Amino acid sequence: MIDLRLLRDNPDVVRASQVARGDDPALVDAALDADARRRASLAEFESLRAEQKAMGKQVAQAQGEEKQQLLARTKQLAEDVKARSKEADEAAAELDGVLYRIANVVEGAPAGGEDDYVVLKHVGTPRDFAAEGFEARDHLELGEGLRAIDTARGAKVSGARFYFLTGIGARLELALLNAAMDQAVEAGFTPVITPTLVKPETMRGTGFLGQHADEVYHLEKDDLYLVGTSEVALAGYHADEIVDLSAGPARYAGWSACYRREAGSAGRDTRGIIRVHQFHKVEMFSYCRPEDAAEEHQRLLAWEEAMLGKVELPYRVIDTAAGDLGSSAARKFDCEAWLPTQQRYLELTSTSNCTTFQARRLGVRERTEDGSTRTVATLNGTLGTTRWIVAILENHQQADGSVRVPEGLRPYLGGLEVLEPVA
RNA sequence: GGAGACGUCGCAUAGUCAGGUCUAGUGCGCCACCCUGCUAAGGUGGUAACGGGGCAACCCGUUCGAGGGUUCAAAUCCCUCCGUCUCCGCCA
Repeated sequence: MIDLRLLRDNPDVVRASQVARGDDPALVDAALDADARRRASLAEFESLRAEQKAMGKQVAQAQGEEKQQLLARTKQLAEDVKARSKEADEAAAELDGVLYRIANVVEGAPAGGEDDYVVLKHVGTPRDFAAEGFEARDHLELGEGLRAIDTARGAKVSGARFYFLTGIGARLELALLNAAMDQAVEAGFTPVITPTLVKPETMRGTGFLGQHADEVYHLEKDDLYLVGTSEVALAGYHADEIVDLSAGPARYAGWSACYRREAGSAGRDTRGIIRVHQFHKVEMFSYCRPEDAAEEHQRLLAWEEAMLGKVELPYRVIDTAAGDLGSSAARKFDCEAWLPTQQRYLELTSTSNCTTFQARRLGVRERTEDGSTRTVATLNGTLGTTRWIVAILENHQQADGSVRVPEGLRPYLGGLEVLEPVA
């Protein structure tokens, strides 16, 4: 949720942000209007309520005839209070409804849509398989040869976009995620294994029930949502709390299964495990002071790049355009690894600066020096996912279908240097 | 799954049976000041969040797990839900 005060004081900033995202700037005026009406009805309710409370005391002290007269008057007053209260509640609900539809204010992201990202840099060089004298196999072919990935049985058991990781495939995922977890712990993150089912208010607070609501699995019987990332649980972790950030940002590394319906992506990335309904992820999550958020964002990006360095992948970093940001994000950097068989870049990490947007909805605050409270900023970033296996297999494959293990992962695979195809 | 107890302003607790004097008492902790040549002890005052109004001091409202209801009036009575604990059952 955006800051209501910002909306009142600088509506143009919010309008401009809406335009940059390709969202409706008129929502700003709808919110301002609803806010004005809410405040008016609230003031009426409050003065009536104050009167009612004052008369309540008189009633308590009065006797006999006088009491009867007072009761007659307070009855009418009670009705009025009830009516005004309802009005004020409705106005507040209306304001809330509009506010929830306004996305976070963009900060520094390029204007435009999905294709208007800015490439910040390239790291590493894609291999030239033609020069090496063989044609690159795609990750599924490699994975099947290694007996590491089994999508046929995934489909048999659970349907399309499900898979089994078997043998070295299972070990490779564990190695990758353990390496990510270890790096996070070394950097001072608190490792956390999170719930993957969350309550509606938690899911709503993180902003995933906006335009991406279709992406989220919902268990109707229990009214619980399956998370698409541990970011959801980690954002909710300190909900309605006053956190102490005096010693610096509070950093958590979440490990969880992630569930995504992939609604609307029918036909895209249908082969292999690029786009699946369930995967695992290690996610960095940081609570920090609003003025430190941009700097923290750069740190998260640097940690992502450090991890990509450990698995020795060529990648580029992009600054996502405003129209392609999630509703909670003010800015987002993605790291995309080169995918040889598709001659394109594939998103492996994504780090978002949500400024105070998530924390405001979730009620995460800090104590300031003057004793008051204020909303903190939240940020998140990927440190490893199942999808990384795709890029690792393709980029480190050898002519015979074996795959070289990047040095950063060897300690997690008992020193294994090469993954060999199973005859 | 069954039975019971409980959920109060950082922590602990009073208040709930008999609705109004609760603008929620007390202890601990914390903060400021006083006293004390240091420390300990003592004294005084202050110690929630959110929202509305005001330049401000301040005033008003909301919140006693959450949401409904009864009533002129709810921490207190009724209903629903959530959570914690104890016992029983069942199952890893």
